[in-house]
Amino acid sequence: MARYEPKTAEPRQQARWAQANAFVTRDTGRPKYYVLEMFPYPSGNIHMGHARNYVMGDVVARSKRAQGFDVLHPMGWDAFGMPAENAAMERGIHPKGWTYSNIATMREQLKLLGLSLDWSREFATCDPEYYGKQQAWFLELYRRGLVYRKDGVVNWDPVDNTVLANEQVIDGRGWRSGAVVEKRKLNQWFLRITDYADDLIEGLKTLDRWPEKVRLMQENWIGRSKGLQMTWAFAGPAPEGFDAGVEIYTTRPDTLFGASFLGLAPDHPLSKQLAEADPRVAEFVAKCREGGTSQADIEQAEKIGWDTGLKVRHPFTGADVPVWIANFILSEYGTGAIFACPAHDQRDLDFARKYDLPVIPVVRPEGAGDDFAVDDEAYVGPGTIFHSDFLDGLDIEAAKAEAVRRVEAAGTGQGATIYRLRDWGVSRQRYWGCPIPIIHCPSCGPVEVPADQLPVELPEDVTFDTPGNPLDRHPTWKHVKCPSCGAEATRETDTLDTFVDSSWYFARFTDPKAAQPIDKAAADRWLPVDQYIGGVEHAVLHLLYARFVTRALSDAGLMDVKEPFAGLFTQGMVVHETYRRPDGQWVEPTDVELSNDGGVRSARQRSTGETLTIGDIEKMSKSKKNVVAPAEILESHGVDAGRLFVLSDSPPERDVQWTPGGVEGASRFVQRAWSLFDAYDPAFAGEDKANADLLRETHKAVKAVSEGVEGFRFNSAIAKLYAFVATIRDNDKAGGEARRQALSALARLIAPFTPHLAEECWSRLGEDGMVLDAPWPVWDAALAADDEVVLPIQINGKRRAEIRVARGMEPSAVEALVLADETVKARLEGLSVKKIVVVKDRIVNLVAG
RNA sequence: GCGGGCGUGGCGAAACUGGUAGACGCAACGGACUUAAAAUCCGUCGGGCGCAAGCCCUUGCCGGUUCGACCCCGGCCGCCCGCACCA
Repeated sequence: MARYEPKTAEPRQQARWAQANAFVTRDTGRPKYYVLEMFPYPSGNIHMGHARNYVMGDVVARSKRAQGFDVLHPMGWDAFGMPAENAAMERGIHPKGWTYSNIATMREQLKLLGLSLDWSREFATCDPEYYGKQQAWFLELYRRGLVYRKDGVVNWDPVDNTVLANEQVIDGRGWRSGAVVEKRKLNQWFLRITDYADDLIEGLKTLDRWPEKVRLMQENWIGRSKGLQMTWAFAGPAPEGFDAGVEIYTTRPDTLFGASFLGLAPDHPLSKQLAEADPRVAEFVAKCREGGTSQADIEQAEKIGWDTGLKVRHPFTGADVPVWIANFILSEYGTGAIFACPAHDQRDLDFARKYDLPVIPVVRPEGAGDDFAVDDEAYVGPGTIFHSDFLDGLDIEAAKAEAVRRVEAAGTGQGATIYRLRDWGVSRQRYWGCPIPIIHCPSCGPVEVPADQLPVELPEDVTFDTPGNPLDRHPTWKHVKCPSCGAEATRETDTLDTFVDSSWYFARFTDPKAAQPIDKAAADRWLPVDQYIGGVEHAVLHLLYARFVTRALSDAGLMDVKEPFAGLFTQGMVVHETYRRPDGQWVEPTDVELSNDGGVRSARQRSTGETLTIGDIEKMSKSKKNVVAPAEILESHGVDAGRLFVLSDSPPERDVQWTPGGVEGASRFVQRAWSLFDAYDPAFAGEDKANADLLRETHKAVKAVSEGVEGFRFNSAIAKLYAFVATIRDNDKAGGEARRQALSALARLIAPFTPHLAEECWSRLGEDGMVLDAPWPVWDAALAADDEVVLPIQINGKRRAEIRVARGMEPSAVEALVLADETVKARLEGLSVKKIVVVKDRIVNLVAG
């Protein structure tokens, strides 16, 4: 009996696949299936989280291929971004060289995993060929009015004189300089994603193969709310420029009669104007800007306000209402001004109590009388409107409608829908990104780079020894003639947010060499992606941007699909125990061994007798040193065991804990499975009964594994495979056709998980081609069912006996048998049966008393 | 605060639509093989009582619906994730 040797078998099969060009996409007119895993950032190494992600995709790709689909399963690189610039700054390496060298390393690492990827379609987003096409469609959207310029706020590091990304701001300070970061306004490019806000919400309803959680997160992120936008006129002279009054937004027009004050955000234009005129107001507004922006700070921040002394007139009662500036009002949401109804809004109530402003209840809960009052807790529940003139007696929804109707009739406002979602600021003051293909001309303004001059390529002779954008200080790159008038002009030196790069790559994969950004025929053939797989951390930004860009490009005629990803699966992480020395230093798993007292110790520090503390189980990370590299596993147990383990121990959406024992278990399975094939003797005919049993077990296994794979329950599917292997092994009286069928099915069922092993097994069976191209086994429901079933017999809900009957036996017949059963009779001694429940082929329950 | 998810052996977990709770794996323990170890194979493995047949308890807690509840409903407790002064 020969041991299975992954070290020789795996390279052998990979060479075979390579030789046959086995993974080049077939387009033969059969139904298509597009499987895509979120492409990686080329950080330098493939880690276990990548591996799990791609193995899941590979299981889908291989099983769909076996089921007869034309499968598209490409891979590429999300290659622009800051780490490359950081490497340039820290180590003097050019971002381009660093990135492409990482890609080369990671490509080789990925290839070792035996993934069925079509490498002929590979590209990196930093290839000029790719980003040039991106520039082309960017200009198309520009012409369509979906791209525009306005002032946007950036994080500015005053010491390094540079713009910082949000992740470079730590506790309000620049990560490199440590200087307190300022907010600065810069003229920047935006994509009009808000044009699609409604459509992006509506589209979520069609995504029935997305996790509910992700759909909710997107819906909340877009944050649509319906309400009333209206203007409150000043009582008395209006401040200059505010003759019409102050415009507010509310979702609670039903509570207008409970208005107690009008609130302005500190950044509201009127607040600013007042601050310019009065230093005390300026001081107050400045005070509002103080304090951290962390969650804890916001939670604890006390509400503070400033009475402007101004009064506005209540739209219904005509009463004077004071205008306050308040720190809890957001300038970016709605109109930056509100009317406050303290009785029915907790924030307003806190504020009103502090500044002794009126609290007027106008919604009465059921059962409460006209004396209903609130103390320190605002009433936000359902009820009936009171103290509200013409709204009295209405419920909340009716009152909202009526209030809006009245305001609209008076001409001072209208019903309005607003969104939390802002337009997408895509300008980055960085080098390593896609250049924005615009030329600024002093007389013509922003001018498109003509199509024949695309791509606008990044210059390579740049330096990173000073902070700021190298494109901006490059001696020649930005100086060009205006394409429109020929005058001296300058290029835009901002580059695009890398989320733009990843918002359409799935479409480019359908024909990565196309002259157009997207080949319409190819996109029509392959899109949408049938199964997209990646981390939940992209639930909002990447997935929302991709949905938006897909709509925009489809509206521009580049393709014809609304939703890019028909199915989405968000997989869990690979986690590992952490280990620390007494001095707090982290210790790598490879350096950890069991000590004599049952604890763990560092192998390298064995002599000191020092014990390690086992810490939390956390995501594998360099900082905690709890990393196991995929390469280590290939070396020790082989790819297949590793592939099997990352899917076997937990449901795919949940985190899986990497343990050495777990991989060994997977490795043992590989050996056990192989030994069945290795010992296969076609000449052994077997015994009839055993053959029939094995045949039935085969159909059962095919059914269970197929359903597990289809339903993304890979852990359950693998458990069934383990059980099936045990069944075949234990059933040593079975041979002949039954055994051949069992092994044939087994080889095909394990193929998506352990493809190298499966090929070896397939060959051992004497099959000619590759298991890769063998059809997925089918099961026969009749053959998969047992002839006899064991029915548990419950008496008063407790299991007391069991009975073996023919499958499908009618309840009346079962009933007779049960009542005749000796055990049951003994049990029923002295009791009378009141009711008998028989569920066919399932269970019997006797109710007796 | 709002929204979502989860709670099952020593551990990771399974249980299709309400029908034998704990499949499969890990760890542990016992045994076989071996001079020995590793590897492999066989067996035990939720808790309690019992010589045994068997009985009782057990899916975070309390209650409900049902012939029957890990599953459905109500209420609590705990953990995780997302958003968050969004009017």
